[in-house]
Amino acid sequence: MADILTDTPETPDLDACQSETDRLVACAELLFFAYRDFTGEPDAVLEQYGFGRAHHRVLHFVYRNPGLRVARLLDILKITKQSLARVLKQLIDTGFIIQRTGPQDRRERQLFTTEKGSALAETLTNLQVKRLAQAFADAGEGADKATRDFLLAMISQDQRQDVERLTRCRDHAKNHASEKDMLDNDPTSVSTNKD
Amino acid sequence: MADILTDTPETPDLDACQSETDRLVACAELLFFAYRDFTGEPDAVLEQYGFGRAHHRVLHFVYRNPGLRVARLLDILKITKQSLARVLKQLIDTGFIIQRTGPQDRRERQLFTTEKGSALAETLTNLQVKRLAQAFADAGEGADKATRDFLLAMISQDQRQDVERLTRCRDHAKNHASEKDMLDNDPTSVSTNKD
DNA sequence: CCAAATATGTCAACATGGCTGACATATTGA
DNA sequence: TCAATATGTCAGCCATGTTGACATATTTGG
Repeated sequence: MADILTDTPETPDLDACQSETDRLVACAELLFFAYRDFTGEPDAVLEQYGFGRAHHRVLHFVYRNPGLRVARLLDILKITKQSLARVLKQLIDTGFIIQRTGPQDRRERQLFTTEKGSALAETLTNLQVKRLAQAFADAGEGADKATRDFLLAMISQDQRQDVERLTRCRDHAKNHASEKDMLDNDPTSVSTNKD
Repeated sequence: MADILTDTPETPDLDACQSETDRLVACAELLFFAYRDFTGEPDAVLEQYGFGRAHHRVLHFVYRNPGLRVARLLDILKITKQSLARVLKQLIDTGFIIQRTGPQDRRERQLFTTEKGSALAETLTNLQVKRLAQAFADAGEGADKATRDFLLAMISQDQRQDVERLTRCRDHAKNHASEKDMLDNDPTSVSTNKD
């Protein structure tokens, strides 16, 4: 093992008991624990709505990207149509997300969060943003920039650009479907659901 | 929303198009994508053995903490006994992990990776360590320290110390059950399985 | 020494959220 | 008008989390 990164002879004082590889293994473990706690609080809230983490992802990306199409959502989440359909249907049936026929191409379904959906999305995001802000504060000066660079670099090369585009400069604020929008484009005319 | 962290008026040039909250939301998303790719390569290898990510976790922590007891493993993974039993049994039945009766307390089962188990654990760890090393290289000077601090800070306060103890200064190297060990303490005398 | 506590194993049953493959519908565009 | 496209839907499988109950071996304390 340890042949990808031979232990540096000049092991620094900090973490003197660990080799370079050991530090990276520790990082892998930290990532596991950190991610678990990162998702823990939202999961607890979602449970009260009968939702799971999959619902969170859908709700989040729709909220942050109003008008998102189903095909794009599949591409972002990299799950199958069936996996998405299950949770998306629940979010639509319970009034957290609405869909409208695409104004140009009527085959398309544009997804939007309702007021209720936006509120939940923000509640969940707040939990994670607070935790991130606190963690960066604890980690000290410059940790946020370094961490963002690190996280981006952890993403497979062929998707980095796509993710970067997705995560930057979006029209995120207060974008839930309003009453007047619903008049313009009745979502019931689109739905194939009978209930 | 955005009331937890009001947007700083002095938004720096870097990422000038994003508010502070937006940058944190971007971090949340990056964490999702990064974690997915972080687990992607090991998952693909595990599939060839008929294993999943749950097996990886068990194998990993047993490999890195030879002699680990079941109760401790439950505490680390924070899953139920049944969830662990399912994957652990498979790992034992297929010869990746063995268990021995505790030398002091014979109720205990100490877990060890076999040579085969150690090899797989290292293969999987190598994939993740390589990715981490490359990401830190890409992210530039000091990213590793900052990221480790960040990840630790992301872990819930009440578990941080425990995790820190777990991830530092372990007797990790080449610790698989050897032939002579098996003579000292026959694992078959412990098993309640008939097959 | 026996009884309670402990460590582990095991069972049935259930939920979530991945997956496949097939097929239906509406709509667009050549 | 017909092929391609975007979406919806169905049946069923798998992995991995959950609960609660119960069995067994072993240790330990009164």
